[in-house]
Amino acid sequence: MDKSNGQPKSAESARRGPGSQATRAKLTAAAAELIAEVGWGRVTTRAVAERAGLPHGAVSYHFRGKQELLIEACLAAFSHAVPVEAFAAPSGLGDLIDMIGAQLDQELEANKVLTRLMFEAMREAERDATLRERLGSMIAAYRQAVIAVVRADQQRGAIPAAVSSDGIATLVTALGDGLLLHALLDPGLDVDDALAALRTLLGQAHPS
Amino acid sequence: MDKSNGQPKSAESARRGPGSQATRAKLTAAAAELIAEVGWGRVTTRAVAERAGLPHGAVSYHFRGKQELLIEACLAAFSHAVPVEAFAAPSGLGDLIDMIGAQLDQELEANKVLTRLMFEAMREAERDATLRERLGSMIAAYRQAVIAVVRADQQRGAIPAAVSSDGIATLVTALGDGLLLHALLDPGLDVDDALAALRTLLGQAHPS
Amino acid sequence: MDKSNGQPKSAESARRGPGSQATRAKLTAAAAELIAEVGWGRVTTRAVAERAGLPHGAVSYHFRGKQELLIEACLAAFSHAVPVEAFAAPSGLGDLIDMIGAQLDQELEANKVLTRLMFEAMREAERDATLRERLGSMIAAYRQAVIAVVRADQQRGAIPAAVSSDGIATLVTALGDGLLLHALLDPGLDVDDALAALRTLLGQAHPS
Amino acid sequence: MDKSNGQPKSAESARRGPGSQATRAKLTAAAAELIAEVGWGRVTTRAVAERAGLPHGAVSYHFRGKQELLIEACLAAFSHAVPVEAFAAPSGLGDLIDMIGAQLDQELEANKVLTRLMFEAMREAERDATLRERLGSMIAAYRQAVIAVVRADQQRGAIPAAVSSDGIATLVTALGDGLLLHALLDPGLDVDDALAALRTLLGQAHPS
DNA sequence: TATGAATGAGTTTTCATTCAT
DNA sequence: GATGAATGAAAACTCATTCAT
Repeated sequence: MDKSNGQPKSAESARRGPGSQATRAKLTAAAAELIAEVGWGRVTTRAVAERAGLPHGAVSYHFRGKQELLIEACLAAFSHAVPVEAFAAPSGLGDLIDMIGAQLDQELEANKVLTRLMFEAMREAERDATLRERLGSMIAAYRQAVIAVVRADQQRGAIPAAVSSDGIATLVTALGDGLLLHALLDPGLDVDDALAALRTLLGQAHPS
Repeated sequence: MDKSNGQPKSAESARRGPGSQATRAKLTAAAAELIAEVGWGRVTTRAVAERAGLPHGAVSYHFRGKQELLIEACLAAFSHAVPVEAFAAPSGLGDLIDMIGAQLDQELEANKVLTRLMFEAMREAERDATLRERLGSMIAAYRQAVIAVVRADQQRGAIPAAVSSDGIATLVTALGDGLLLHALLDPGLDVDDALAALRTLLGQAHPS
Repeated sequence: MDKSNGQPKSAESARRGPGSQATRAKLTAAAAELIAEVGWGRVTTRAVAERAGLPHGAVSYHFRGKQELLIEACLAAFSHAVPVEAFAAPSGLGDLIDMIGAQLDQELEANKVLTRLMFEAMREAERDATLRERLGSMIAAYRQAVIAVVRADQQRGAIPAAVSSDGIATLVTALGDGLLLHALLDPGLDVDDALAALRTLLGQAHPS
Repeated sequence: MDKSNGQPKSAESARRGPGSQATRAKLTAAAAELIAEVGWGRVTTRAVAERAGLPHGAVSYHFRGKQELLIEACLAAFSHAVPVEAFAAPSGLGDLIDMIGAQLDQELEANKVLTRLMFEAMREAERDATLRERLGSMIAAYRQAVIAVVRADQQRGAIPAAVSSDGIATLVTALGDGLLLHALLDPGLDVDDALAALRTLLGQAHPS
């Protein structure tokens, strides 16, 4: 119903109070970690409460049910991790590709968690309309930002203007997630090589 | 306690009499459908047996457990759907991209099932070492085939030789799965546009 | 996968609220009865819950699993039935032998239950390390008490001092369980006759 | 019904043929091992067949059911291991006690198996009338033999005549099994010490 | 005669949710 | 407001026995 923004509670499950927000945040943070670790379907409400250091009853008290908790957990994690401003800024597609490369840096534990979380959320979104809608608009916003970047580059002549800007945006966006996926399955995958090839194809290659 | 529950399925899964093979095939086929429909974690052995038109006990009789059944189901489905000859043949990267486009054609129900199945399998492979290994070698074989195609095209001058063939192969492979993913989440996504852009880039790029 | 199934029972079994303790006690009491009646391996969690007048889920909620429930049931039954004071008191080996005789009195239903329970526990202890350890220390404590009694009797001259006190203690302890075993199998066995013979051998015979 | 002797099959389950006896023997031998290893209730027909190197169907083909197989397995094992002649011979109670000591020698794997098997059989006999009867007569025969030995020793003056011969026989028989039991649970138990004490008591006791 | 695939009843375990305190 | 004990539905798994071949 009125699932308007960030961490709102649906009408009935809304529990307001001084520590309420903090408790919810602890629970969603714990839930996000667990989704990444064990997978959506293997998260239990009890494990979430335990990791959050809260009593088990807190879960049902603050959320309508497990599914709501997990969805909120994903969205909260994404909105923390991918501040919209980041998208506004990149000065060119080259920067964006660098960002993708940085995100794929498996050395950073935080990246791995977020990557897995996104993956789980996408999979679940196929079957949960609420999540699909919410996640879909996040992705659409992202692609719009990419399209803008591509067009700016095309006007600057940095990218061949003859290619569809929407096509490139879709390509880059999908490629990012595809590489993410393959890198998770095969940690030895040479992601940088693929990104370098992409830069070259786009005419972004730095003449060495 | 010994995990072998006394049922046949000796060492790993085992080859048994002819009737047995048919029963196993019915079960894996039913399981593959269900994984695609409801998601790995929500498949129940009972539902699989029911769809296969077999008694519930058949599952445990023929497989060591649910996980083995689902893994076998995925791998069997993939090996049926992606006959090795397909990889041997493509006459060029252009053909391969066409194949990806065809695979993503959401109109075909069979494609949708296989696509979702692949997604589920990749997701599960992150947490199941057996599946990861088995799926990993399938993907590696696929990428090797792509690399060969890319090199052939480069020798023919159809693709700029200056770009890393491995990089392009990784890029194309990952892009395929990335588009698959995004197309599942947003059925309205213009996949062809992205593939067209890729073709153009591959044909246009001028190594400086 | 983690064996802790998300239910309370933190570390080993845990102390919980007052209501919880009462529920656990009902379950262990019911389980002890059933072990004695049908044998360790034929006790089902469902039957335990039913006899305790509790829902089936209560078992898994309060115990990590069936084995833990049965072990706790045995140990609880023994510690109720064999209050430590009893060991502290016997004024001589004669008293102890009388106690064994009383314990073997098959007329008393309570004795029969406890006797069978002990038998089942010993049998299971051979294969369950946890139970073996716990039961082992109970038995060891018992034998220590018997040794003390034997030594006191030897100092009083009631028992020949030339015989190893440890040997007599082992003999008496083992004999108790051996008679128990044989009496269960053959209710007509003349246990008192054997105990009388033992008393005579020990020089404890009451001049009739 | 007509369970007359050694390895007979009950009327219906009797399967006669050249290799039939050999097959039955393989199955009972395998079953006896497994009972000793995992306990009566945890033996599965399939495990028995596997260990015997026979097809699973052989079990139901040669025996009326699992229970019959296990009972036959016990009785066959005992009659092989405890040839009646052994009882006929001992020249005195001292010899018998030596035999008990030898049986308790945990170093011998065969002893351990037989000991555990006897223990399991006794436990099961409490609840299975057929086994109780068959095992009971074996034990009774054993005690009769012991009584004879005791009386002979008493006539020779080797044992005080004032003590009930039946009592001593019961005592020695039960003690043997009790020590067996305790030794299984606590392999460090000094059995010889106890047997030495018994010997001393039997030689020392002064009938008043 | 012998086999092993098939069956299905029965068991343990998991866990989200409810609700009394 | 908070808590955590309680519940029961649902799931996976076990395995003796049956029976077609």
